[in-house]
Amino acid sequence: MIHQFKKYLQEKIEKIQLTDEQFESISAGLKVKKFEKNEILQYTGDNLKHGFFVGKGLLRAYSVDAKGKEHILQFAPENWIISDRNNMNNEPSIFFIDAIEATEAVLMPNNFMEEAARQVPCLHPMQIKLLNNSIRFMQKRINMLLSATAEERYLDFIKLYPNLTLRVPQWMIASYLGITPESLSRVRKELANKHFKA
Amino acid sequence: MIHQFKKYLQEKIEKIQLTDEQFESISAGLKVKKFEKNEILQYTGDNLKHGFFVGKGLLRAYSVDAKGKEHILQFAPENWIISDRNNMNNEPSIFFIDAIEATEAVLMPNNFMEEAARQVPCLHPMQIKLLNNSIRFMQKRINMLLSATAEERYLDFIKLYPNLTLRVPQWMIASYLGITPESLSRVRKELANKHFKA
DNA sequence: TTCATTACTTAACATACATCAATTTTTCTG
DNA sequence: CAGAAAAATTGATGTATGTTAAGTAATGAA
Repeated sequence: MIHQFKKYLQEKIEKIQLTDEQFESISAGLKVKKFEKNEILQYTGDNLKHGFFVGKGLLRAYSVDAKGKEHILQFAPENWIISDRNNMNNEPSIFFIDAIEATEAVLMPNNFMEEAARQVPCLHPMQIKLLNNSIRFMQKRINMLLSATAEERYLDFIKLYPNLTLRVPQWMIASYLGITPESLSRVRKELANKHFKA
Repeated sequence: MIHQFKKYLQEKIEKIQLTDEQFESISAGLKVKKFEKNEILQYTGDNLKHGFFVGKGLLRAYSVDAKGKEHILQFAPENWIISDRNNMNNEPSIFFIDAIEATEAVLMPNNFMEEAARQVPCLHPMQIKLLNNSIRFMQKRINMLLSATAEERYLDFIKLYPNLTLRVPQWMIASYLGITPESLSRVRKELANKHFKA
């Protein structure tokens, strides 16, 4: 599991090679933890001292609005990192994290990246890259929410997370897309019809 | 203008003091540039080598969808940074940047933060903080787009950018909110009525 | 296996917002 | 300043998606 995490980091820094010694030194205190299905890993208002690198399983981050409605911000299957940037500044978190499937994750202390970059300076660009990626990911999502129809959103979701379509309950997908489960059901039916006719 | 930028950075690192020498060393090559109203600073597909710290004026970032419709991603008035994270990875940018008002901005080379942190290690947390801030900003926006009505979005906009309401044309605000100019006009009318009755 | 719960589907109806089109107001240009 | 262009408003109408409610299918616990 820690080895999987090493591979993940290695990919992110691309051409630079991370030696075993270097990785050992930065990964020394890392802990791996298991979570049951439906277990909540973080509550709104918590101030967790770590994020999660998902090795196996599936996590989700979601917020609950004033009307008690859930809004899913992100899914994190294998080899994704999920972490609440609010915690980094010692502000209370603004979302929940829970396990959609039984999950095994590496706990990444909030200062992990900074510490790692301090010890192994070549990791610095990687840290920036990770943050840039999540910014670009969100930018794309905002674009979609600004313009796309329910059907377009769903097609986009399938493309983005091809193997999640079966692992995530439909009502959660609907929530992620910003539509109701009923609407998603209709969209799926229409898509099926189109395929059938074609 | 460079001094204003210094103040901005100083605020972000909070308690740590940035000495004049330190600042001089990191700001050595920085350039300030003026842009006319409506001037386009970045086209989709460009690979700019810098972002912008706005000292005076007002910039916006927007994308254009397949149907030729603009979608505004961000406004950047005084003391905001606007930059395309795509450029950082040498990938073509995905949005336009233009000047809503005549603007003066510091050009921030893409590697500015990394270089600065290399020279003055105490800037490292600041760099992370800036990125975290923009992630949280976008998270909030996604939340809003997932759940809020046209009226709620507009009220939220007013709260977020109180002094932009008059500086930005309404159709741009509408675009930012993901609604049509006509809808925004009606929302405003209703809000005015509510106030009048109250 | 059976019962209870939760998820998904379907249909009828409601509504917020989009679209289209005409008018007024504001801004720009010579 | 006059005329043109762009922005904002207003009204009539359309439509995608939400809401409510009922029924069916899948899942989980005893």
